[in-house]
Formats: sequence, C-alpha cells, structure tokens
Amino acid sequence: MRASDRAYGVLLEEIQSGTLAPGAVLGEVEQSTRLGVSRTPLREALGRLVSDGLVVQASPRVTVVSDIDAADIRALFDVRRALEETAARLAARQGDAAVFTALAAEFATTDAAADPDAYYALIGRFDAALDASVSNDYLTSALRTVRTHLVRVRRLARDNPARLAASVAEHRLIASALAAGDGELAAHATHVHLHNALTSILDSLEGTP
Amino acid sequence: MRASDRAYGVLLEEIQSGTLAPGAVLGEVEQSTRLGVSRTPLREALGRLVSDGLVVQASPRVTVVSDIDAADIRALFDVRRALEETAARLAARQGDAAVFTALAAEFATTDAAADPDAYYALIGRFDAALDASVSNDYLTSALRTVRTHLVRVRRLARDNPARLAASVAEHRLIASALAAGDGELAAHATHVHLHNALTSILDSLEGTP
DNA sequence: CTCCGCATTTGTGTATACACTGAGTCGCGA
DNA sequence: TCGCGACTCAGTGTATACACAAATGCGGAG
Repeated sequence: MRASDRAYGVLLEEIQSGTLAPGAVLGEVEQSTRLGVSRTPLREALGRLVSDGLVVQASPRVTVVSDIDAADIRALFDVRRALEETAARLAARQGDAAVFTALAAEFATTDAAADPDAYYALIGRFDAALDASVSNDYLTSALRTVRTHLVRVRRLARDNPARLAASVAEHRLIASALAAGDGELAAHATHVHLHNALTSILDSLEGTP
Repeated sequence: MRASDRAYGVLLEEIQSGTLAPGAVLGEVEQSTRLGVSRTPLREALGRLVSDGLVVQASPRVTVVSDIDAADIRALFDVRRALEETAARLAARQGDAAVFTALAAEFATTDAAADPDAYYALIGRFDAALDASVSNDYLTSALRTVRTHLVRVRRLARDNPARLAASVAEHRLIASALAAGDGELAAHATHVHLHNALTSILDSLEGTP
C-alpha cells in the first residue's frame, strides 16, 4: 500500500471522527513525522483532502481542518437531495429489483436503535447498491464527496433512537420503491427522508451549539 | 505563480482543447520535461486532473487522458440537470434580481451565431452569477467539475447556428425567471434547456462518430 | 523455431536537500 | 516610549537522488 494512501486514510478518519477538530492546523513537517511518512506523500494526502473540502488553505502558508456549521449542513443537504433523488430515479429504472427487494427485507428486520453501527453498515451497502444501479461515475463521485462530509455531520449530531427507527422505515420504503421500479415514489420518499434527516440533525444541533 | 498551478493549467487546457487526445499517455518524466517543471509539481497537477476525472490510471504505472463517449455525456447531463435545477431554485429565492435582469437583457441582444466565443463568455458570467446567488460551496464545487467536462463535450459536438440561437432564447427565459424569483419556472426552463442541449449534442455526434 | 527465464531498463513512489517567501522579533533611531 | 526597518527563522514550493517494481528484450535451451 502506498504511503500517501495510508496518510490520507489516517487523516480522513481523524477528521471524520473529530480527533482532528475543525480549525486544527496541519503542518507538513509535523504531520509527516507523526504519521511516519515523508513530506511528499503527505502533501499528496493533503491535496486530496483539500479537493474533498475537508481541509482548507486558511492562508497561503497554513492549511487547517475545515469548519462545518448549520448553514453548511443545509447547503450539503441541498446538494444531497438533488443527487440522491436523481440516483433514486435512475436506480428505479435500471437497478436490479432483487437486490433492492433483499435490502428492503433487511431494513424491515433491522433494529437500528439496538445496534447503530450495524445500521450504518447496512446504509453503506444500500448506497453501494444504489451506485452500482445508476452506473454513472459522475454521480457516484459527487455522492462520494457528499457522503464523506456526511460522516462528520452524523458525528456532530447524535442520532436519537426514535429518529433511527424512523430512518429505517424510510429506507425500507425507498428500497421497496426501487425494487418495484417506481422512480417517482423512490425520489419522493428520498426527499421526505432527507427532509426528516436534516430536521433531526438541525434540532439536535440546537441543543448543543 | 506556483509551478504546479501552471502545469495543471496547461494540461487542463490541452485536454479540454483536444491537443491531448483521449487515450494519450501522460508519463511523469516526459510531461515534466516538456512543461519545464520537475516531477513533484507535475505529480500534483496530475493528481488534480485525476480527481477532476479528466485523466485516469489505466494501470498502476500508466495514466492516460480519459475518454468520453455518448454514454458519458448522458451520465454527465443527468448530474448536470440535478445540480442546475437545484441551483436555479436556490438562485430564484436568494439571488439578486437586478443581476439576472441585466443578464436577461444581454441574452436578448446577443447574436450567438455571429460570435460564439462572446456567447460562451456570457454563459460564463451567467454561471458565475448563479454560483454567487446560491452561495453553496458544495453545489458550486460539483458544478465546477461538471463544467470542466462540459468544455470537452462542447468541443466534440460542434454547435450549429440554429441551436445557438435557441440556446440564447432558453437562457434568456431562465434569467428572466430568476429575476422574477420564479424558481419553478427557472428549474423547468433549465430542464428544457438541458434536454435540448443534450439532444443537439447527441445528434451532432451521430453524424461524426 | 519456440518458449522460458533472467537481466536490463523504464517509470513511478518516496525521501531529502535546497531555495524562497512571509511573518515575527529585536534593535535602533527619533 | 513608540515606530520603522532589517534580520532571523520557520515552513512551504521545488528539484533531485534513490529505491523498487514491472515490463520488455535477449539469450540459451529444448
């Protein structure tokens, strides 16, 4: 495995988990020594993080972990809505019905509140099935960026059990609609789901600013 | 100006203009000597082009200029529709009406067939106004990628005068709708515009495969 | 003549040295 | 004492050297 990939992976995980808090300064020499790689692969990792939008160049000489506030989350969800509704319509038309039928069954039997990590893993498989169905690299790539930021957002706003249960039900409907080839229903269910998710996140942020 | 920026700019222009044809192999030593920079900044430029999707790693050892076919163009326009309709709705709500009124007037008096370059420059200013109005970095960033690819597509499919004239009229309607704050009209007009643009491009490609 | 294996070569991945810029600080003068 | 200027230093941008891996070509053996 390449050193630049390892550096990128470590930094990505640390930013997403909050170990590297927003505003943290990422000096090249400091991080390269800490991660045990030289500056060259570390610079490549930083470049990828910049293009992801997870770190920004505060000044020509200092790069910091980007901040994220309620306005950013709203903006992120505006893009997410656009992309995921499109993905839903395309997947309903082109996707493998059996795959989404199976996923719908999994959503029906999952207790998200009991094991959130397993639920997020299921979401991951659902997203992967969606990506495979749309077979549109431009869309998949754009969604990848959105999801990268979404990991941070999820960490900021702790999901409550009631919201998780509702989210499962919403995903089950989306998966069923995709299995049935009903693109309109899938798109509208996605819209509703994202609306509820955003509302829940913003409400959660209200309490802990 | 940084050497890596120059290398990126030159390579971007050459790929978009077709000087570097799809499939062209981009060796690091070859390109670095040709562009007069060392391998380090050239690698950074290649990395940015990879994240843009303009070049791909054909194998672990060889990076080539990415190809683009009709299926890619359809996929690109699926994403473009999603993003630009969203941008239109947001701009209609938040944008400065005066700016779009002025742009609508410019579209009304522009003869695209007479001076295509001036027309594309006007489109550029329209896009910039749209970006400023939505004030959503995630959306703007995603649109930037789409537009980067679109430059290549435009080159592949020579626009005909009739299509250019129709395109101007469509943009005029979109700008008017944005000035009037009518997000639904703006979004639907955008949808129609993109449908017509895609149809024209694909028709143009039919003739010259 | 063909096929297999080894060597050479080409090209990328990584490390490091050097150069340059920008900021901060210390000192000198008013 | 305050302000301006120069110097120093930290840190990034760039170049280059080294290491390693893969592909290709050549030679020998069957």
